[in-house]
Amino acid sequence: MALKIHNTLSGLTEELIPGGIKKEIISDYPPVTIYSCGPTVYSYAHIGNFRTFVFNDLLNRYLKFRGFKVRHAMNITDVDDKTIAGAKKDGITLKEYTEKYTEIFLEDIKSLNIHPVDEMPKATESIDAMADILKRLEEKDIAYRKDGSIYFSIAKFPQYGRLSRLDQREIKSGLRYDTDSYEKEDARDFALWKASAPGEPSWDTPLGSGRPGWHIECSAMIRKIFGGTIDIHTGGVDLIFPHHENEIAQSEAAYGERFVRYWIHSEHLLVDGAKMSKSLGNFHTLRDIVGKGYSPRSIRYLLLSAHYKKQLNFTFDGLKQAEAALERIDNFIIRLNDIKNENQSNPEIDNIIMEFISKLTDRMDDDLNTAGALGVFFDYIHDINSIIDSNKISKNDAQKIFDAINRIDSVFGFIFYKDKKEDDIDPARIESLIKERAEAKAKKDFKKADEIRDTLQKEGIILEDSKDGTRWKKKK
RNA sequence: GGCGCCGUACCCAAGUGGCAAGGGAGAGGUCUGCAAAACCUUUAUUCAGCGGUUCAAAUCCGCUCGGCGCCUCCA
Repeated sequence: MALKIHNTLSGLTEELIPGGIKKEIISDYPPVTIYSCGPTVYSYAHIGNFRTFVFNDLLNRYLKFRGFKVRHAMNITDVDDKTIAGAKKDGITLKEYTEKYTEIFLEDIKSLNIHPVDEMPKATESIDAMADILKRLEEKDIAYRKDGSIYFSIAKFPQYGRLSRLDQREIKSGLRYDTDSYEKEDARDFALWKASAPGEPSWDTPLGSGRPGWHIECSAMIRKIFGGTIDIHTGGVDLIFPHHENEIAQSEAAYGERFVRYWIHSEHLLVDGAKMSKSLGNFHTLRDIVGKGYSPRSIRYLLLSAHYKKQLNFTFDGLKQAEAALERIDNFIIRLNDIKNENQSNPEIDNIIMEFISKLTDRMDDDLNTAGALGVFFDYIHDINSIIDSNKISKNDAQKIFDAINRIDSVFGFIFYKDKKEDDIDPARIESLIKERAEAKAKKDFKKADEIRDTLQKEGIILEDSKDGTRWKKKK
């Protein structure tokens, strides 16, 4: 079975063919080139933003799991109206301002166990590549100047609207144009390059001084990093129009070749049934939620527990359910680690593992169905737990099971990932108390035994008795 | 108004033509001094509603009701 992903451009779920030429063996493909729209670093990102970034990470990790080579870039937008306004308000330079929020963003994605991408270009460091696009569009008479700004003439790009399925007439009837629309030849045209304004940062290019329009940086970076057509471009659904539509227009008009093969868009995170957004004020930042005692790990789980193409309504109840699900996984890992039996290897284990990996791959191959894949994983946990209960399992078997889970965690990234601080736990003291309690139990002094257990529980340590003795774990 | 998505148990959520995965919560049981964990059993004759196509539909078609997104900065 081949990996299939839903392509917004065609509206179909298509087999992923990197480079556009079908090969028999995945390792024969050239690296999958991916560009993801990154953050504008003007404040803290909210968990709706992170849904998209966690999805990008999932895509990256799953492609590698399937044997693809990957080249993944994500931009940092470090100049726009909001960053300029923010820097002004704080009385610092644009660079100081955006570096601060870039740092915060990097810390946040790290705490969500998002793997670093290969390239993280900044808009302000890609000006020359933007200038190249501007030059080409001017030469082809597709861009025009008005009061020092440069605009893209949509009338000269007939395919405009294909991605978003909005035909030109409908866009025009939208009636709400930019405030500066009177400067444009056509209200639908968009700014490629904005004239420098007093008190605002600007960059000198052969085409004059100014600053980038919103859309041009992505086109420029993709050209600069990847050269030509890329395989995958990702982003949230709200970027389909106008951002991605405009990227296609300017790139394809400038270079005369296909811009992107597969457009992948992830759905919104909702709060109380409405899109989580800064402007509505109904957002939670990662730090707000962590401050309430929830772990980034459970947020990662929650964000991956629904299919990326479906809206996901965020609630704290949902987050608690995610924590409970993770606890089930953690208990399973603890039981697995506890197996000491050296012999009596179970001949069924290899088959169970193979079937597990194969089923999970099938689900993920079908447009990254993480919810379905989780179902497969929990079935697996259930099956293995039953075998552990019947005691038909050896330490060697446990190791094989462990290895398989390790493989799939290279995709999920929430099974072994621990993000809680190791607080002042003294294992030696706990072990000695467990020993003391065992002696009390042997003398049937259950009062004392329970006291020891209660004391530790108050410290956040849970004791569990089994046939092979007592084990302990931290309370979640 | 145009375009698109969605409506599955108490909550979350897969399944898109062959007769309802999984997680959470709840109930009963096994094990245990008790507890915890785990295991077993259990909770949708039914998939928003109404029609239609079919041997067969949650899955396809039509209509109705309800929710969301995009068309404007936005992940």
